[in-house]
Amino acid sequence: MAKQKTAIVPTREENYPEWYQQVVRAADLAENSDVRGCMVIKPWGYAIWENMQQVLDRMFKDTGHQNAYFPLFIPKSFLEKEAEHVEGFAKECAVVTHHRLEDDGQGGLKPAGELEEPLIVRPTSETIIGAAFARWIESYRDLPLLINQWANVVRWELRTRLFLRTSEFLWQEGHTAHATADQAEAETALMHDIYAEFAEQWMAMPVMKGEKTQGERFPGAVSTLTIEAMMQDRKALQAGTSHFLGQNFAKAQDIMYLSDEGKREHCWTTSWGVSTRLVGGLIMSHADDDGLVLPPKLAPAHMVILPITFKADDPQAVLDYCESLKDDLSKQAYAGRAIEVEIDDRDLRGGDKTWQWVKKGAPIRLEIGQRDIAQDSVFMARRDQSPKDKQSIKRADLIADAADLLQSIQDGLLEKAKAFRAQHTRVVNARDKFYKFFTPKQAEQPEIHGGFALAHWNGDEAIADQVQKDLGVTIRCIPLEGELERGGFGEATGEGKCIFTGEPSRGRVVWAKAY
RNA sequence: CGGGGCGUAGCGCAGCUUGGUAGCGCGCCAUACUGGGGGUGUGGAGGUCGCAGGUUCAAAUCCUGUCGCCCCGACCA
Repeated sequence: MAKQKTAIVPTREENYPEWYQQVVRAADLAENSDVRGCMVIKPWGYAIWENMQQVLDRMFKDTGHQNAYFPLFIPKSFLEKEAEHVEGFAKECAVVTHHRLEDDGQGGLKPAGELEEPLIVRPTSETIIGAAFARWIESYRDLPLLINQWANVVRWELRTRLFLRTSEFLWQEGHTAHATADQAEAETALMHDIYAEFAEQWMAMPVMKGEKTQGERFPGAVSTLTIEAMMQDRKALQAGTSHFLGQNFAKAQDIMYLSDEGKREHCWTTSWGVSTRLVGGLIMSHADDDGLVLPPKLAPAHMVILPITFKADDPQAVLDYCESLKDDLSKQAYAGRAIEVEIDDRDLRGGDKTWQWVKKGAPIRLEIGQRDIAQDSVFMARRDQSPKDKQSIKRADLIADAADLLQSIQDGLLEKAKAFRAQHTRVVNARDKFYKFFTPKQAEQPEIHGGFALAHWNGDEAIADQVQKDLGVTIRCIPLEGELERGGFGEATGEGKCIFTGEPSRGRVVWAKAY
């Protein structure tokens, strides 16, 4: 039997990285720009990010945070204040050394006006925001200080991939200061929870909540909490992090307050962020060999209407019918916003147009022609079903059931992603089985293999380093208490013995290849 | 920075070994027939072959240099 024709070539199975790039292109989400490593986010891709922003922003504000904005440039000396932080970011920063361009006499331009102190394009803003905090905070009455900023940052990555890793990316970074360690840790945990809720309830992307090992921690942090998702190539994607910074930055930057006992104390600070990388995670969680599949809650358009006007006795009547349906659907709400309907009346051939929307991942497509109008019904196709599964549905039923319909697609995506993760997560109790799990059968052209391995580890970083060297596998996180049960891996809880040394282990950690 | 590859039309590529004034597919424009799974025909627009030198009567093709990009590795949200 001939292979089913797919809208995306190659398929995931054939060449996953190439498939990813083709999905991004076919869905018209983004493209490489003229600047190395930087992307142009196109309207359909940016609209997804805007929806993410809107939901997250609401969640942040509902938990007492306020937005502010800090400079793009950071004085070099600021970045040098916290030792580990310097170490962690120094190698990947863009540096501004001049502030003017002059005619070079050969039709070109040359930098002029050297700066006294170089400016760093922010790779993250702990230091410059910390400096502001130091000015703003005087008394315990000023605490907690809960600030978030939506911004772009630059990390000069050596290898980039659209959305997943670009030299410049968009994100939000929360920065907070507290009077006690407990409060700061509670904040770190709260934001971690919010990220997990967003990933699962809005992106339909199941995540493992856990703590990073020392080797994987944010430079300068005391502890880092992370959410880790499994992509369809079974690699892990770090989708959001929340850092407890202890008093490290407060001490480096004199962020202090006067306590109610009249003593000057250092604050305890946190930072947390998610980025446009989430769009990459969304793609790799749900897209299939026909292109993008969008969870309805974040889809720029919930439904697309394709008017079938050729050969109609009265094309305008068909368009009018579509407009009226759109109006009625727009009066329905789903997940906190009006149902958004796009009418695509471009003069394109039907099949072509249909496939464009399949590739863009629109949750529901509606085809409406004269025949349907006569029966006061529409022809509906769901993106979570095969493109050929179309069904006629009464106009009134569609309007009444619209929200439920979208929710069922949303739920289905989460369930499917959970099942996929469960299928490729293994409880591993022996070193050889661990190595076998992460070794492809075809060494030349590795097939999609591996997944999450839940295995005991004695806590020795040297062993983790060796495993990374051997297999390219790292510890994604140490699951939080109760997290394995929550994910459906209850049998993996409890103490045991390190599979590499036989030494005691307090619990299994999650191992995987990572993005 | 180490290893590999590539720069020819908007995109994807062929042509280069055996030099002779540039070609294919998709896309784009017009038009006709079509039309609820990516249709077909006809007629068009569009490139001087990354850049700079050199060899030659003649260079996309040979030589030298140079710039850029991609993939694998090290580094990373």
